[in-house]
Amino acid sequence: MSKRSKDTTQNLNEPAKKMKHWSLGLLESMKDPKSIVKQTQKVVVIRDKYPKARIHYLVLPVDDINSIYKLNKSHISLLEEFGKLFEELLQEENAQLRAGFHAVPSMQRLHMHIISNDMVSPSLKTKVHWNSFTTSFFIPYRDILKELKESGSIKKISNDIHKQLMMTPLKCNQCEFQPKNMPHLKDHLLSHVK
DNA sequence: GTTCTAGAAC
DNA sequence: GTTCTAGAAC
Repeated sequence: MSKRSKDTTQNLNEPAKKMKHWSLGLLESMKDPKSIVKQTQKVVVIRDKYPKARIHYLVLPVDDINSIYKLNKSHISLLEEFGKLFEELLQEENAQLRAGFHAVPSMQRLHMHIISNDMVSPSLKTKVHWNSFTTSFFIPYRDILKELKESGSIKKISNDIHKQLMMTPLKCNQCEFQPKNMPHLKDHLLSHVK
């Protein structure tokens, strides 16, 4: 077997698991009762399958809206419902939570992250994970709502800016500490936990 | 988005 | 020698 090829020979007894493309995974999670936290006529709240903090939810529309870049003024009330669900969770959870969107999402279906500030989680592994939530790559809910109301659409960031944000040196989100690498950052984050 | 792992960094 | 990161995945 060559070094990078995974052995794909499986139990031939089992039916072949036809993997849908990974970017469609949220559509599956939205339908999975085990992952659903809240549900209204237009919105579903699920637990992130790979949480990057102790609390990490996703808020998604039932309607087929791919991303923030498909939003227009007709979606303002939908987004305001996102905000209502955020406020509900703020009251329910004993933690500081932020709500926002990634500037360049990887997964299909519009999704708003609701995530706690601790950033303590086994699924937080890479610099890209970190910078996706702690740089301006993470666009706060309020900013998206404001831009939608003022411009009627959301402007994309350039590939250069995207690249630069991902290359941002590691820095703690709760103090000025600049860790050498991810393991050091993760150790440090534990020191902020009550 | 995750997993895996070669090769860089230490 | 071990830890850590970064790029391929058909």
